[in-house]
Amino acid sequence: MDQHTENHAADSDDAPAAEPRLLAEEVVERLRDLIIQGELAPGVKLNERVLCERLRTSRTPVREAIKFLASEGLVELLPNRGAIVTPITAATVREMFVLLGALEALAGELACVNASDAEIAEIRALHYQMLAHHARGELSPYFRCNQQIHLQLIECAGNATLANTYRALNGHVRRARYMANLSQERWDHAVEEHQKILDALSRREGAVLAALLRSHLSNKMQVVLEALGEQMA
Amino acid sequence: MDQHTENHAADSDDAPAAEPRLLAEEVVERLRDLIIQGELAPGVKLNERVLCERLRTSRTPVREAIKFLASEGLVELLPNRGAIVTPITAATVREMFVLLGALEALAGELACVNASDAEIAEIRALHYQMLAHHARGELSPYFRCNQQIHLQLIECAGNATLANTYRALNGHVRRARYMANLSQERWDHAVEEHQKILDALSRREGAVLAALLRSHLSNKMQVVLEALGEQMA
DNA sequence: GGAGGGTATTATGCATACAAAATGTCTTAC
DNA sequence: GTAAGACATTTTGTATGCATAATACCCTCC
Repeated sequence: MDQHTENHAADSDDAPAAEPRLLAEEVVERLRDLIIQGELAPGVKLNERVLCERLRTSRTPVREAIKFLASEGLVELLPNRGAIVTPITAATVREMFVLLGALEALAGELACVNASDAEIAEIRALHYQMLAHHARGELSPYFRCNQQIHLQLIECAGNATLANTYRALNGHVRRARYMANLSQERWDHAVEEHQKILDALSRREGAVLAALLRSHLSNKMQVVLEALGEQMA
Repeated sequence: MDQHTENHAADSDDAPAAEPRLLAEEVVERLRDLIIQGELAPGVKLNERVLCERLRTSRTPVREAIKFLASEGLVELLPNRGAIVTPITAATVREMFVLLGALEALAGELACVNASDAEIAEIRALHYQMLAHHARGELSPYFRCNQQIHLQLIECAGNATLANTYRALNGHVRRARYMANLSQERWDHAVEEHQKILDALSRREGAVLAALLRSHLSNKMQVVLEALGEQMA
């Protein structure tokens, strides 16, 4: 309610009808963040009463949010026993990265056709920003930049359905990535890959870009799986 | 409540711990079917009171189901104005088929590696069943068989995450396909494509199968788009 | 006669109350 | 001492109530 005023200030920009925020939606986003950032760890039970107190709301929005996130796959419903944060297994991580690889490859191909020069320039800018973080050894900002690059790439594929699907899946694996501790060697290698990716995109070589992205994702998968305590080919 | 007894009868089959059906889940499935089969047409408003009467329940499960389906993308939430069945546009149909193409291509590649001979045999059986329906001009059973083949193919890729993603997207496009009226020529062509698909799968030629599936999906898209009253390349 | 505004009605959003299932605890019997 | 059962507590699932936003309707004014 207190934030209402500032919202209005932002609304008067150019949006004709300001969207009224739904409490359930806020709870969805807050819960999602808690889950993705691992504050609600995989496997933990979601106690409605506790969440209500934490989020300062009643059970109805919380329950609706849980149903929403269940559809998204971030939580699992146990009939008459509530819900838990979806556990992370090596198997599901592998599945997701395979899928993400295919999605990014598709996005890459589409981006080579549909991206505007301005969009590619934006990715290049993010890339150099990322290089800076890499040079300074700033891991967390590096990850943020990295994420933004991938999201921007998806975005400029010009396929909103693809983007939505990607985002949902990406949220899942980001949970796992919070555990991953990158070695310097792997980190350097990832940056090299990103350089090649940027080059292929700049030249709009769709097939090459697709292959690079698939391989890049595969390497990311290795890192995450090793962090999960299990490695395989 | 009256249905409770019959449910129990079914439970005693062989399942060790019969899962207690949740009312909200039943509503999800019932609503989803109504939407996919077009009984709740794209764009129509979901009136909670009406749905409650129709599904013989209170607003709570209905609202939770709507949130669930919103996450799935089948309904759109309009804050303070309820929800509508997500409208179908040529643009989103195109997006979804492009994505489905990539997913099926991936599934095809994986299936060529992971599918058991028994699974492929099952697909072959479904294929011949489909040929029979085609020969008799039975459109609706043909579609069912066709769906089963594609689902089975996805299934034997051995990637549950991929399967889930596919199912959700497939539900969306099936809404549109209910409008599509297949010409005999296109129908014949689709059957030919399926023959090639089966052959490639039998020979476990992943790359070939992937390409075939992509092209098959692209053709399906044409049919649906034309039925939507708009054609484009 | 049409447009604008104000009121009445309806529908949604959130909170809460009630019922049933699950869980935990304590007692008792062996 | 342990296991089984009954009871108490907690938690979930569903229904309902209340407040507010949106809609529809009607009346007035131009």
